[in-house]
Amino acid sequence: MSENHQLFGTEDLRGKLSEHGYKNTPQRKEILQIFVDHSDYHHMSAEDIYKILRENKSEIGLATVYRSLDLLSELGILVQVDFGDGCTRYELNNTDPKAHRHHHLICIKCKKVIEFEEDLLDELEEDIAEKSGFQILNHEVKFFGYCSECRAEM
Amino acid sequence: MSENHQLFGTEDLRGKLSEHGYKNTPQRKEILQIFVDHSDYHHMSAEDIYKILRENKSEIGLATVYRSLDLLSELGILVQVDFGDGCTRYELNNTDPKAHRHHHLICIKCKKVIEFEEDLLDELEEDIAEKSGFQILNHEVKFFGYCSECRAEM
DNA sequence: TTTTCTGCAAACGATTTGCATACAC
DNA sequence: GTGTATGCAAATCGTTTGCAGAAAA
Repeated sequence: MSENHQLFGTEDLRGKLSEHGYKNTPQRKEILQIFVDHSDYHHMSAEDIYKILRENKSEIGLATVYRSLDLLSELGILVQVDFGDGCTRYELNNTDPKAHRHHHLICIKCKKVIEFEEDLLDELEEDIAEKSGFQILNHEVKFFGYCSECRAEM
Repeated sequence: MSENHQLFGTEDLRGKLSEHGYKNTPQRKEILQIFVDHSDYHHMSAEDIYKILRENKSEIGLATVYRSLDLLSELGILVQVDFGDGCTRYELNNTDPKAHRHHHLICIKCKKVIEFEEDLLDELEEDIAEKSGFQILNHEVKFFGYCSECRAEM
């Protein structure tokens, strides 16, 4: 349970928040906790989170969900993922360099999204960081094309 | 004018359209032409296109712009780019393997987007195509982090 | 002629915002 | 206490859709 994630804990959150002058509210704690508890789910949308909160009998409003997701992303605790399906999704930013990075093949015909894993970009990241002064926390790679089914129909 | 782009021409468009059972309409031609004429602009949104059409005294409606951009993307003539700023952008899919691929550094604090160029992924693409049966037409790489200015303020 | 396409306006859905209240510090 | 955060509802904005007329094939 504990060896494969240094997932974000309550204390880490408190620290990051106060470090940036934000308040440590129960809503922010609870929303982050959902990502920790559902770390198998990959990329949840604001509505997904809101639905889970409802199931948990939580009173957190949808606007707060949006505001918290924004904030947690800005702090680098979550990362945004976008499949072009019209809603932003979020996932825990696993900062472990050994962690799987999963990326996406997106079919431009049927819009199917296929996940795959790779770890090729670390070297490139270092290079960019050095040249641009950019501190990279995460990367996202998408390949666009036709999936095998759509190719068969062409 | 002609040596550095095998940009899409009227005949190419006609061919791709009829090949897929779509009609060759002046609206589609005109919208594609805007991308050819503004190939320096990189990633234009539906509204950008609509604005240019208006300046050109064209009567094409916004809904048609959206429908055409969708179609041209599905045909692999355009590709979608998404910066997480709430609107989808499009650009010509330069199929020349020697062409610059430009990718993006996105600051999670100030949302600034910085372009950079690289050509590293061709090998990876071949590998994926082989294993998955996916025909890759384009790829998109985004790095998320803090830009040098935001880092300075932290 | 037949089917697809267009333009318009209305509908939609994700996200944001204003504001009064509640809460973290 | 003081300023930030929350919850609600209304507003916003990009995008999609229904439909009747127009135009490709």
